[in-house]
Amino acid sequence: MPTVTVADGAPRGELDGFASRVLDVVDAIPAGRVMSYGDIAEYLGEGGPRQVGRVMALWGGGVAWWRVIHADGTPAPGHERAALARYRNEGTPLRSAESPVRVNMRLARWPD
DNA sequence: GTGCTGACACAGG
DNA sequence: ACCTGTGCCAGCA
Repeated sequence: MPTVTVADGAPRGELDGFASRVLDVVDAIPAGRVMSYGDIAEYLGEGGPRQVGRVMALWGGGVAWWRVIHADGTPAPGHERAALARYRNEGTPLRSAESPVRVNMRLARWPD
């Protein structure tokens, strides 16, 4: 069988290697710190910000999704409220607690 | 194969 | 702060 193609679909309940690695990294982010989608892709040395975003959209529910945000510090679309609650809870440095909620990337970005 | 879409990033306006 | 266009990488009709 030429060209593998990961047996069409593939999603089922299992995550492919990339997704698994993305979730691993997210799991390693300490409380009160964050990483941007692009940071994770770069840290992994594979895929891109959009791929990381897709992984989070599909399987991010099982990890600390609120620690993965946009490069400008704004949290994932549709989850700003929940994210803000988490930030207050774990002391994540904020630049703005009002909408648009923004994490202070200079202080919260991880690793560093 | 072709084209649209998306939890992105970045530069402009 | 918001919107637009361009670049980027995959998934899906």
